[in-house]
Amino acid sequence: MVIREEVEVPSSASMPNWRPLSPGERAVAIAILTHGPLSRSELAKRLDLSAGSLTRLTKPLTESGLLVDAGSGPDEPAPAGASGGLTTRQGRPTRPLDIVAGAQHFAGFKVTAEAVYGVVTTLRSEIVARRRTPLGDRDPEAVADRIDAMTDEFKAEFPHLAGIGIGVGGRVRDRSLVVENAFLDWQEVPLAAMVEERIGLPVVVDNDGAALIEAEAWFGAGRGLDRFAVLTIGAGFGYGLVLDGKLVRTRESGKRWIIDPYGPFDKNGERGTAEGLLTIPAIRAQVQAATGRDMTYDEILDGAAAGEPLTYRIVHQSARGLGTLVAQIANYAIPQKILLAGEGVGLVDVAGETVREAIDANRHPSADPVVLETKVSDFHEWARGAAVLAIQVLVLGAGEER
Amino acid sequence: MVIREEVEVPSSASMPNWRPLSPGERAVAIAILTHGPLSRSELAKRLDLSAGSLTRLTKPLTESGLLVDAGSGPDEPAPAGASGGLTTRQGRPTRPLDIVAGAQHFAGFKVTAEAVYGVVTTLRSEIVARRRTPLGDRDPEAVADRIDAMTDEFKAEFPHLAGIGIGVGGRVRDRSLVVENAFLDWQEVPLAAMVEERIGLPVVVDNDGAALIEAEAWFGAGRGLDRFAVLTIGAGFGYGLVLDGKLVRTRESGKRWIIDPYGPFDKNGERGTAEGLLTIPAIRAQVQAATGRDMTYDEILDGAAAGEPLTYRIVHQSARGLGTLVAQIANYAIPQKILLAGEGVGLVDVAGETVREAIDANRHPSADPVVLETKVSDFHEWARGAAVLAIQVLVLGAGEER
DNA sequence: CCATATACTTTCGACGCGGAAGTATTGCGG
DNA sequence: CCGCAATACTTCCGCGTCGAAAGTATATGG
Repeated sequence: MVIREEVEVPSSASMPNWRPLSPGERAVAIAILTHGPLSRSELAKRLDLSAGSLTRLTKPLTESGLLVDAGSGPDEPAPAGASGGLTTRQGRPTRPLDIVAGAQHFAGFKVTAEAVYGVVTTLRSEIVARRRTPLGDRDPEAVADRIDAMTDEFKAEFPHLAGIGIGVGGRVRDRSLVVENAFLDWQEVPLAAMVEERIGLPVVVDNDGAALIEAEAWFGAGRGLDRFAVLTIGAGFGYGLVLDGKLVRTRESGKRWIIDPYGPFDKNGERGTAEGLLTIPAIRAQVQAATGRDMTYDEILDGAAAGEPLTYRIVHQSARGLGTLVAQIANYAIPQKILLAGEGVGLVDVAGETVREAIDANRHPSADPVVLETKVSDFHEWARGAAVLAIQVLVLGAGEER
Repeated sequence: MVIREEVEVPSSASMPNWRPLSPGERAVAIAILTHGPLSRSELAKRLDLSAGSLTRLTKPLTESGLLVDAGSGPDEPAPAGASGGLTTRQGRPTRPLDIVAGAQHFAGFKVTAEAVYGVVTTLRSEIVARRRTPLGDRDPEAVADRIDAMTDEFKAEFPHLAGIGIGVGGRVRDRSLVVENAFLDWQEVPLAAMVEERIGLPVVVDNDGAALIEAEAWFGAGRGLDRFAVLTIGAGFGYGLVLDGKLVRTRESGKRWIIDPYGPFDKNGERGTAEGLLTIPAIRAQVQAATGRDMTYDEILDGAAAGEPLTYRIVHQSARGLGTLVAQIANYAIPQKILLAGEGVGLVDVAGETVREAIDANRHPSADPVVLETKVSDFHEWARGAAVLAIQVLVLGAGEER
């Protein structure tokens, strides 16, 4: 077995030929990619296909090196060990198929006004390297150069880079053109082409929030769900709705939603918007306005947790707003799960009870309970989201949109 | 036309063999059913199939009598007349296919605490007869008897009844079992089986609001849309979300949603709920509480339109609440269209401007405009919705749910 | 060692589809 | 009036995918 693998496809293991997959093959690849190793019989159940079809579909995938038969491992008698646990059912044991996650790597970048964050991930979207480069010049050419340089560094360590994803704020068209970005002061920047030219690898560009949401929908909290909503709370505020695995595209992402008509004013002079209630800068600004002190977000949360009156009130007002918002999303969009992501979700740890109360107050008592998940995401998580775009588009050819 | 129908397909018109349609045939049938007569080439474009496939799919449908070739009419040269308008393009003219809408009829019933409303519709869901029978006894057996009697009357006029749909309030399981209905004081009533036993025709039972929404999704405002939301306002309040033509099932339909935390109290003691702000009884109760007079809904709207201060304030408060709700649905569920239906949408005629203002106040300025449609529905419209259930389930076999 | 159970493979026939070629029916330009 | 182009539709054929059935592989349990 070992011999066969090493002798038969030495070059194809280092660079599997990603010839376009048929729809059936793609479904198999996505199922294994997002749901870990699966046996053929389990795949048959999930994809609603016959056993025979699965043999047909998986054979070319294993032959091309994209999948490996985990049961045929050279050393460990893995199946015996796995089934020895308590699944000691009768009959021939399953032979799980797995994706060769490490055979290909992908780079993902998140561009902010201050720095470029980069990661390298496997096919499974696990981060295997990360880097941060401060951004002096915000000029598009300078940013493209930075990404080029970081990619070169990554390439030294991971020669099998197969594609690159880039997430930026603002509006992006055709997964390639940055229409406008206020933070960087960009307009109509063909970033994908610029970077592609430098690096010679396929490049996908999209809105950073959209990238994070896609990543969660594919590999994270939204795996396999029909309806999935994501709120991102951090320096800004974002919302995304994923239906049948596809992000619903809109022209705005919720900054000006009014949650509490009598809430605090935001920087645009609106009252009780999601931005004014929930974002980190808004919460810090409220504390500073009341006390004159400039406290960090974590200091404010600590104060609230310790029962310090002012921060407590502000944090819990924010938590009530968040709960109201979550309940309304649950009521109107009816997702199976709602994910809170971003840097500003520490709120839930401190005031989770208040969030729950606000949710319950805005839900019908007999309605299904809201499934809420929280995940703190730093900037490298956002970069990982961008890498997922590259995985989607380049490997599986599933990046069609609009 | 009349002659052809009577002479050409006497037996097959009286009972076309509804043998189960293949998925492809079903797609064709649904497209023609919901989008009127379509030529084969137009169908090919819509369904993304080749011209050859369309010949294959349509042939058995025309042969079985479900579809007719509108171009092959003996008398009128319909195609010439149709293309004579301004579409005088070169080439062989199209020959539109149409469904024989009148060959089959369907009965639909809406059961309220006071009466049973019944309609007969064509395959296209056009109402061709309507009836109302007061309900003395609310006992399930009595209701089933009433429906049986009304169906007999319908049958006398329309012998080709193919199926029956019934809409009731409350929760319904498996399109047959009424789990509970507060107005009728029913619990676990197997209504479908009871009526089926009496009449001998297939019977489908579902929640009345769900039926109305399905009807609008198939034949009304939601035709062909991916994401479609419906609000029903009348004696009660309802909400439904239709994704990819399928209604998202939930256990509640929004009665307790809080729109304005400082709004009026509803009958459950909650403040500013959709029910307390928008329903007809709630608006009438507010007027009566303030004036002591019991005014009808229309009188209140007239008063508001004439500028009478009290009714104006109440109606416009309601309109603001409606606008806020619509905006939030647009923000969170991102439908392509929102339909306002029911008996209580006269509000929009009187205070449409206020509704619009409230929508704009809760939308991002650069967001896509909200597509809003209003449709007054009386109880016979609700019965028509129930008939659509029968059309869906019985003719096209597309009623799978859960 | 054999029965049973489960996993997977092989083989074969059915079916749906697209593409190419052929037919039908119009308008248009000589 | 006669091609000629254009469009609509039909017929035919080959391909690819699928499921069913039969066959093979590998475990457990008596």
